[in-house]
Amino acid sequence: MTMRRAIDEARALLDEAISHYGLKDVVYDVAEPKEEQYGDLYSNLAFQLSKILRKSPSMIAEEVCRLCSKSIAGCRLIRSMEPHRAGYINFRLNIHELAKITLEEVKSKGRMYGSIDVGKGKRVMIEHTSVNPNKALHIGHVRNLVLGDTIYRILRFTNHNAIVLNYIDDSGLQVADIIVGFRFLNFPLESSKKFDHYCGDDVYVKVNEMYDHDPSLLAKRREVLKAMEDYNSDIARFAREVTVRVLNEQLKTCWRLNARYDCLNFESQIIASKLWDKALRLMQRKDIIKVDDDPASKYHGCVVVKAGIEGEEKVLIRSDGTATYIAKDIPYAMWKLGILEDPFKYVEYAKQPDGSILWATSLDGAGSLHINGAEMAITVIDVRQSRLQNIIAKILSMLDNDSSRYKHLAYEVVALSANTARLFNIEIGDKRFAHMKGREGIYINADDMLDRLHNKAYEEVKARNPDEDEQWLHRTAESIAVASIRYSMLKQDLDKIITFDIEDALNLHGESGQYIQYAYARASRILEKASSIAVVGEERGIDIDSTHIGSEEIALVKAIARFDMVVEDTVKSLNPKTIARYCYTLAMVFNEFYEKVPVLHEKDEHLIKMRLSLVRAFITTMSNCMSLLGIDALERM
RNA sequence: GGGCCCGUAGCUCAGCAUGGAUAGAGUGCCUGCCUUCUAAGCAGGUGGUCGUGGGAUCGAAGCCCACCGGGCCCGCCA
Repeated sequence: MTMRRAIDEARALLDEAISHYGLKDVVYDVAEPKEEQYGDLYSNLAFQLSKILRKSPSMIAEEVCRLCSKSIAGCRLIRSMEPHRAGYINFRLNIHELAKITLEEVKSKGRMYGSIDVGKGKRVMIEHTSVNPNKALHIGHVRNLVLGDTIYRILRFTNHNAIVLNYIDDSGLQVADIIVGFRFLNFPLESSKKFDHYCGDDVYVKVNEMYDHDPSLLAKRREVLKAMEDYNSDIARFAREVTVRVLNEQLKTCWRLNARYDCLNFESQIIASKLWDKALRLMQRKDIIKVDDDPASKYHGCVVVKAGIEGEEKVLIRSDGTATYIAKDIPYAMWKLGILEDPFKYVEYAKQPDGSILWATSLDGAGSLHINGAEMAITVIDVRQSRLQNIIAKILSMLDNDSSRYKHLAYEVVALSANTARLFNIEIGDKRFAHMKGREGIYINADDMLDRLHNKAYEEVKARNPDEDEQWLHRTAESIAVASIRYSMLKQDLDKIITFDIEDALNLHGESGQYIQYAYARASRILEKASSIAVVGEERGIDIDSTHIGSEEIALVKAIARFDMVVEDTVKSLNPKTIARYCYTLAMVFNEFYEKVPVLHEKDEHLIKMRLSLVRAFITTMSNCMSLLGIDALERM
């Protein structure tokens, strides 16, 4: 918050200069420069004004600085400003003041340091994970989960009433595939493997192989799919049993990854609840859909979304009366935004590791709880679904004239690096990556990757902490594994494919989740030892004004001071990369401080106190930031 | 055929929204630094015609256009 205050002061000064020119509403930027030699803040105002005033930026910069020179005295954080001949206006801050108010603010806000009220309590639904319940999560699903869960954490931190949904497509084709395996191809229901792995790695892959050799099996699949539509049929019951077993195993993986949910939405229940009929009637009334009655049309006899949405027609109901995939998503989206009345009852499905209750939709039950009806709905699905998501968003915007309430958070897929692809015997020539393929068994399961990371981390932790007990070692190794995979999924931009390389992923050095954890652990150890060597517990009455503050300390203060601006950027752009990279930078700045600046080995007690309180501020900021990323803060590792 | 996205160091990527000060990380390779708060670290070196060509601009990695290379989407599948 404090860097923001400094920027506000700079802007106030510059605005004053702008009004001297008789101008207003000039768009310009005040930010931290990348190099220290250019001061603590800089502005590009002179460049912006040069277009209007038809003078050179450097002349304007000089003038602006002259115009502001008197007002600087009234500033708390701005100490000086000077023009640079390149045309920039550079500011120097009163570092002691910045340090003082930053440390004070972190201390007083504690766990809420960095939080800003963007949401004003607004209810937002965020759907993520939504893995078909016929297989285990692979690393592609992990990207979805981690993005969604991190967005959730950031929304919650910025005062949104955020609700997390996990959509369970328990009546789709992929589920039908494994039911075919169990019912018609004699796959046993028990296996020594984790059930989701067994269904995905063995049953699903092999059934799909068998389709290739015996196409008549496809008729069995249609039969199963049809039977599953009748909620009370024997096949439907059996399918629910199997999918719930898979789901329960998937949820273990999700919880392992530090995710949590508020509600499971079962597709079979959306269908059975007749929500679709209501959605259909509503769209009819609003003239969004029509029956294609043109015998010459390829969609003759279907209910389609009218042309004009994304420039193409889209079938919602086939000529045989069955609903298409997208048709199931529409009533669900309406439910999210409260456009339709809530037909569901909710039952407690599970108690989650964080202590919260996971609810599930139900068709019967007594509860009066209603989960639907948010001001905004965010759906996390990969970019391949963009076209369909756009159609849904368009339909919804036609219903309530607000096109911004339904957001698709699109992200690119996770693919295998050339080296990793070779482990699956895939030859990719000179390509750089290979796509994963569920039906062919070409993917890396999330649990397997976590186990590998866990084992690697376990060795490292044990080497450093040989006297710790097994339980602690494993708990720590698990936290490191999760941090590692979460950070690797977050650091990349949403529109870039993640080229996943197992070897790289197992490298515990460099820009990574464990680097972040390591910085935190180092800081924690300083505080731990500080309390035992009887220097000080509390640093009261530190006179920062008369204390020397070196460049590493300044860098750390500044990094801490801009946390809330990063939080704001992240929540506005819905791009978790921003906060992830900040967290890494904060860790890096601390590591530099740690290497060069002694805390407990310092002679001057005054400096020890000041540095200890800086370390405390770092710990608080880092802990808040890591919590947004779903990365555990470890006091030792 | 139509639409969306990507192309920056050997490799994996920031920077691009809102153009401006010598283009940054990590990794790899090479060098240093642990009787001192955890070396999962730090410091230094190596390494780049920012895909290509044009345009607007005082100024382009960034904006506009074209092209090249790669990926994805466009089904009465999900």
